[in-house]
Amino acid sequence: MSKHEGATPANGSPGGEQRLSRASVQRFSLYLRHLERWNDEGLQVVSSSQLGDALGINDAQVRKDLAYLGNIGQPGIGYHLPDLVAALRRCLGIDRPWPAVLVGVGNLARALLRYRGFQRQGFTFVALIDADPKKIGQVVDGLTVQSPDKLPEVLAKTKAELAVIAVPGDAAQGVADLLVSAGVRGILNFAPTVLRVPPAVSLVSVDLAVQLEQLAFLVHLGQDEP
Amino acid sequence: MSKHEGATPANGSPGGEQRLSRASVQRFSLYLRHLERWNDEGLQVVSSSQLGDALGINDAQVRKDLAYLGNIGQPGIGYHLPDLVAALRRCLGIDRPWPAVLVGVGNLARALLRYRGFQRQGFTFVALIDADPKKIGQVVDGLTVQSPDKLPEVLAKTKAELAVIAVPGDAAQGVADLLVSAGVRGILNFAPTVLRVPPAVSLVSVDLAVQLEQLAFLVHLGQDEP
DNA sequence: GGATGTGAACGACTTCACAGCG
DNA sequence: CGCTGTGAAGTCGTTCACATCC
Repeated sequence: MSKHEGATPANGSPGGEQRLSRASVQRFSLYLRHLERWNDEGLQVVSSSQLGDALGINDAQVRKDLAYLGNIGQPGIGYHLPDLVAALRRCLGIDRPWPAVLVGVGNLARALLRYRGFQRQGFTFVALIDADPKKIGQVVDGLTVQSPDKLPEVLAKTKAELAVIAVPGDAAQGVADLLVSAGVRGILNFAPTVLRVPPAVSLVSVDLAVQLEQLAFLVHLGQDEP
Repeated sequence: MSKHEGATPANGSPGGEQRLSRASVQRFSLYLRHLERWNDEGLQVVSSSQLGDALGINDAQVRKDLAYLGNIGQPGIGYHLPDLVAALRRCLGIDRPWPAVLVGVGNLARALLRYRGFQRQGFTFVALIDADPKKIGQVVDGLTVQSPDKLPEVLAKTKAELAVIAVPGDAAQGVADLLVSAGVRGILNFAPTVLRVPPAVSLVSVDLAVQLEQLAFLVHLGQDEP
């Protein structure tokens, strides 16, 4: 998968000085989504084992993760759901809006634009960029596609700190370089390429081909097994 | 997440009997993609450090990974590219075709259907499934959308062992159950839900919301740091 | 010299097990 | 009693360092 880390791991909470691993952060997202649903359903309290069972995660792991948020759980009772949700959102940094630009207006981009899960967590696409002259000027989901030249001014104007790259593999590094020099802070890359960005810029990659091959490998392995 | 283990490492060499970790398999895919490009460009030999540098991976790691393929490298020289590519494909199980069905015909599905990287590695979508009556009967990329009821016969007829789930979160577990009872062997899940499948079925999940939140977290962290 | 393969050290993540509190 | 928080143990994965071979 992708690596990359720029900044120093800061820490918010009082008392315990632990490290948030990448894996914990991913679990935080899973916790949050599930908890928000339970919260909407009116549930007030939840225990580490309930949450763990629902997600297929060991309960001690859940407690270790949540302990990072401060002493938020009550022994003998569990965790107060609304507090927990709020603490998770704050910790993940999604207690505020995250405007983002989307580079590469193909089918994947359309899928992302219409994916409700993003808006719900505060992510909004505020600009569309594509190098194809035939696409520039088109309006998709209320946004006008603009040329990559415009990136610096678009980022300045919209205050977007995040970008999503959804272009073909051979164009991706060029786009990334452009984004970096325009001052982007984080990139979510869907192109099938290993990107190089300076350490101050965060990078998360989702490589579809890799995931599908991983699956093929697992099935391939299990082939002759009882 | 899903597990799976079982088959013995088909390995002729005496001595070293290692296990292929999930992480190694993912790197295998990255290696393969890069090596195929170099191979097409006519390169004959490659070293672990060249490959590692290109991908941002430690060279010892590369050697450890490749050692799993048998004693394929030549000390003082490097790895013979065509052999290496062939060995990787065989090991990953993509030295043969992988027909797959795609459930949920939205924008994401269209993006996947048109993604060239899949075909190149032997993955082909042989059927489209969607529960929406308005979509059933439509033809997308040469395939007619069919009802989920048809899954058992579709899997039987097409010999597809893999399925891709690209439906909304609340429908995903139902689809997975259907696929499992229709005899699927592996599922690639894009729905924002933690799926439960029996251990004989392999599962790989790509959770877009989680990845974007991971990115937000990294940027959020780095915010006030030099 | 240059590059592989690999034990051993290291580090990261997960699970266990239990003290302590409501 | 049930449930949290956490040291300790265990497991897994990565990096180092070096013997070995071309």
